[in-house]
Amino acid sequence: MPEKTTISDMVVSRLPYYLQALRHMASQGHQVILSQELGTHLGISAPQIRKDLSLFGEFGKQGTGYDIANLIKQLNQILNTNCVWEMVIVGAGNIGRAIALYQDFIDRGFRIAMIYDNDPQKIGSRVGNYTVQDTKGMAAAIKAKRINIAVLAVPAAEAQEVTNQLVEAGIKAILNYAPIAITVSPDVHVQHLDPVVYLQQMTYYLET
Amino acid sequence: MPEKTTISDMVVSRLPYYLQALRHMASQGHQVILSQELGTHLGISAPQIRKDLSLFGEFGKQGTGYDIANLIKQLNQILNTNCVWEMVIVGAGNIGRAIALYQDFIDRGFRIAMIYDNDPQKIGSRVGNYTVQDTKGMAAAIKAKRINIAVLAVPAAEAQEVTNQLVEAGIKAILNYAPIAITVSPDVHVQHLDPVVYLQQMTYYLET
DNA sequence: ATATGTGAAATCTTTCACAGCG
DNA sequence: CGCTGTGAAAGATTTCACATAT
Repeated sequence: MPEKTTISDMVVSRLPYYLQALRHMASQGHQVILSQELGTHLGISAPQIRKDLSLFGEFGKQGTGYDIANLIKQLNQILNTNCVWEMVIVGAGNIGRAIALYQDFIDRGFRIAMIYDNDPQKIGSRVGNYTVQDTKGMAAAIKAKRINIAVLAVPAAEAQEVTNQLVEAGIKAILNYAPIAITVSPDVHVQHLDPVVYLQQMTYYLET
Repeated sequence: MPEKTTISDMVVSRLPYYLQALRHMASQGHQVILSQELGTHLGISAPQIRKDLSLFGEFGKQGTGYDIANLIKQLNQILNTNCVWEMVIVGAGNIGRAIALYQDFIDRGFRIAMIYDNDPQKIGSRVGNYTVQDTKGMAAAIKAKRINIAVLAVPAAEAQEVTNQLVEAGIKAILNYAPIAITVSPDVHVQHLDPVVYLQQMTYYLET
């Protein structure tokens, strides 16, 4: 019996990994999984996984394990990914285009609605099925379509300025590929995915 | 006076962000920064930053703050990024190519040495200044050049198999863009950068 | 006067161990 | 019997408050 208690970020950050692993297991034809197996696969302890899941409900069968299909359904509900979220990409450079062409969004609850750039050379060019739009019309389109999520793939120098426009237009979540911190109001969520940051986290541990 | 104590992952994971912010400040012409300012810029508390830095030495001047140029030097030394790390990219699809063309590596201590794929259609094609190489020769080249870092940008189905080859060839750090968990020996570091995982961490908090 | 460096306290997170259930 | 669900204990991280240095 879960209480409507507040869930920590630490727990929330693990749930997408559980979902990813479960989808993988399901695609391999498995029906049931133990917290132990899931933990080994993800490098997370079994009690940790049981505790995380138990915060949201009793999804397992004692003596048996977890039904994979059911757990996937539950996790999608918890993470609000049992719908399709529309996203805009800002920046049609290498990273923006690569993300626009990424095939793995739609199965997992996300869809690119539009891609924007402010470079006249790029505006009007095709990226897969999309035509790059002028940033000028971006705020209006985001408001009209009530889009909540943006992928920021612009140069560092423009990142804050574009972020301000996005937030003003009603964006509530930003996946930030620009190599710079951006400042937003407290009700907007940001995930910073600068590859160099993650490389540097690893080089600390490497022998020179 | 710092002791040669063991530093937690949590601390290490913040250092690259400090470095990024400091480089930004430096590029704006600032000479000195306070823990308070740095914290506000990054969304981290000032005592947290002071404590993190003090684990490695006394880099600040009391009453004054931190000399930015010196702190950048110190952090590069701590993170082992005062040299240039060579990397290989595996997978010349959209993501692999975007990373190969990413301009922000070299200034921050990283360089793409080679890019590989196993698709005969892609092998030999050009990506910026690089020619896509056949994966067959990959292990030998990594060993010969003593490369430590790999960027994994292959489909999920091939990720583990390629990872095994990389680890066998001596790779010690992997930036994993494949949407699947990979298993490695304990002396190999992995950072998983599946965009959907980070999107799902945010949708949890969004109103449907 | 002002901002760092740092033990001690508070908070948060994970692990443990076993009760409880299929 | 085996594995989940979960309070209690252990461990880790962050915050606080102030001594300390310039």
